Amino acid sequence: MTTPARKDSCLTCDAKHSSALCSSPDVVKVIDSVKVTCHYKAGQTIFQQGQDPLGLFAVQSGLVKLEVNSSDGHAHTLRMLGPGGVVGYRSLFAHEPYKANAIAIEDTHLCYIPKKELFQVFADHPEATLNFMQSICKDLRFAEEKWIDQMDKEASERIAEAILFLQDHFTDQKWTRKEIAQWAGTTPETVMRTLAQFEKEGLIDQAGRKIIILNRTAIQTKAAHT
Amino acid sequence: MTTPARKDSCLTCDAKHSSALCSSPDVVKVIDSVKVTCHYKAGQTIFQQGQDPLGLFAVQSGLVKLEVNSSDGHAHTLRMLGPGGVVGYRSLFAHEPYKANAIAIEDTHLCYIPKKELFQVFADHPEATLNFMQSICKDLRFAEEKWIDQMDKEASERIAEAILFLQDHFTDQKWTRKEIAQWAGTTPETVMRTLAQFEKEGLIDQAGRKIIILNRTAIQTKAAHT
DNA sequence: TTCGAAACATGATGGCCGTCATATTTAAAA
DNA sequence: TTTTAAATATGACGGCCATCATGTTTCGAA
Repeated sequence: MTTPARKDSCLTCDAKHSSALCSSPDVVKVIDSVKVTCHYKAGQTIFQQGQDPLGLFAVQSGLVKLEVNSSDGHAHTLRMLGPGGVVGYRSLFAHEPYKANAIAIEDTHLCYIPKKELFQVFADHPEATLNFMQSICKDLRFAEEKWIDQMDKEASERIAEAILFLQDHFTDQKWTRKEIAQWAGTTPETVMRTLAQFEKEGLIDQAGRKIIILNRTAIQTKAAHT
Repeated sequence: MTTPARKDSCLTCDAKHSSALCSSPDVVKVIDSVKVTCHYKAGQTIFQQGQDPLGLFAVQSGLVKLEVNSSDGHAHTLRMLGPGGVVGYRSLFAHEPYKANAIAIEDTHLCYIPKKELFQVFADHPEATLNFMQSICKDLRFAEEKWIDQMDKEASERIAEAILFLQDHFTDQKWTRKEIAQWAGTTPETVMRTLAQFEKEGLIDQAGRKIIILNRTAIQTKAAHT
């Protein structure tokens, strides 16, 4: 934690409505009393692979990227989390050191819930545990689906899919070619060429670093693999 | 279920010691009373994508493959489960239809626990829920790691990794080139050529369909990417 | 035991796309 | 404002490996 902890109230937090953690008013009340809020500037690291998880992070506002660095130096984005997203739960529950790096993409406010207090919440609220488990299962689905997609689809299809996903989930966010590449499992050069091609076909418009989708249906068709 | 349900006792079941489901003697006792055992012959389908999960399967003996068919007709093996493994939990907990097919690779005995009874177990035994959650998190790790591996590594490296993994986890099991290919994310032809190459280098020996690893260290080096 | 499908085996071909190189533009920091 | 690193942009090259084709062998089922 790089900035002094602050105290915001869960009661006025919008993100709770979409968070797997804040499943009921009762749970929110408890979490409100045990959480610590903290702030990260764009680019700052929240945790790194190898460290031991001591608690769990919930995104209040901002954007967090979970990425791994593979042996050959390439970085891959595993998950991208906006308000309501939970970060660092996998390693915590698996009782392992972190296997990925969590990085704030933009200025981000997080809630930190210490391990001990979190497990107490689960012990007192079994339904919260099941609710969280459902969320984990969806993440597992997401991972397995993206895995298969990236194996089977061509780069242009993955890039089409990427800009659709990023657009839908993080409206108005600007992405570098590198970030899109790490999300789509390819290189910045290939993203470049593909986006240029999409633009030539009249499917998108590139206003600086912002991508405007002109023909959503066509992009979806491209993303769907033939 | 294709064969009449049988009743085996959990008390004499060896698989329980390695199962995420059977976390304590108390839980085992309850599961023993609510489970139904059933048998699948090699090649038989346990469930298919699109169906609604009504319960959960635990492998008592045998081998089960979880695979998805991607849009272009290719099949990918997501997970492989021996005794103690749990199948069908992801869709069940996510409240979704199955996204993958579960197939018995060899003659397999399964325990089936109906949805309602399973959730009752979790309600009565919070610690069993957390234990199961840990197992799911490990599966998530496995999926994300394999995903990155398959993106970054060359076919020969993935094949080296595959034969090590399959050998270590399912000793004495024989694998077809196709099964190895679907596990490693490549084609039977590439598996062929690569195994022939490994054999020429004296790293393995192919006695019919059984692969004998002669130089484990060398294979591990190959699997590790450069 | 016979038969047919599936698995094994190997060669030839071609295209996708990662890599490297280089120039320009943007944006952030000093 | 100046400076400098990062991002954008484009071209050339080449290798990995999927695909197709064809023949042989194995193995399970009738």
